[in-house]
Amino acid sequence: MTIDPDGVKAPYRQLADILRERIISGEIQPGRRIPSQTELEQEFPLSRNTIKKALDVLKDEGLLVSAPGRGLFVAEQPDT
Amino acid sequence: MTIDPDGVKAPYRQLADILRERIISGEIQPGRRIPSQTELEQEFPLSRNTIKKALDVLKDEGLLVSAPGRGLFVAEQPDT
DNA sequence: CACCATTTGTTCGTATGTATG
DNA sequence: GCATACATACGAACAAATGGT
Repeated sequence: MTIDPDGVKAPYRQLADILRERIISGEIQPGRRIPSQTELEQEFPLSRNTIKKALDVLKDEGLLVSAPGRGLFVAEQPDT
Repeated sequence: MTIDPDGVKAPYRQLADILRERIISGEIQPGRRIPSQTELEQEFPLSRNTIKKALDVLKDEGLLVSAPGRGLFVAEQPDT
C-alpha cells in the first residue's frame, strides 16, 4: 500500500486505513508493538506529525494503546 | 468571554481582545506561558489558524513572545 | 548513580488548498 | 480581488518516559 498525496482522502486518513487493515487482518497481533513513528516515516513519504495524526486516529478508535518511551501497541481488546 | 462569529469584529480580533485583556489585567503574569494554541482551540470555537492569527496580533503588539517547542509567553516588558 | 539512545508527546512556525462573503 | 476561516501537511525544537550501558 502506498499513499497518494493527491487522493480524495487526506494522506493521514489513508495511512490510518492502511494500518487499521494490518491490525484487523491480524498482520499485527494484539499486544504486539507496531513500527515506531520514525520507522513509519521511512516506510511512508509523510512527516512524523502526519504519521502521528494517523496513529491518533487509531488510538481514538481503541485499536492502539500508547506507551511513551516504549512504543505503540495493538490493543488487546478492540471490542468489548 | 465568548466569540461571536456574527459580530462586527472578526473572530480573530475578538480573541485578540480577550487575550489582551487577560494579559493587561494581570490574569496572566509576565514571563508566564499562555495556554497553547491547542488549548485555546478547545476553549474557543475557532480553528488553530484563527487562534494563531489572534496570537500574531498580540506578538506584533509586543505583548507575547514565542518560544518554538515550548510555547508563547507574556512579554516581560510590554512597553519600552 | 550518570549517561545516552529510542520513542512518544507537545508545541510553534510555515505553507498550501479550499470555501465563503 | 480581498479578507476571513478551516483542513491539511511539513519542519523544527523541546519535553518526558523508558531502557540499556
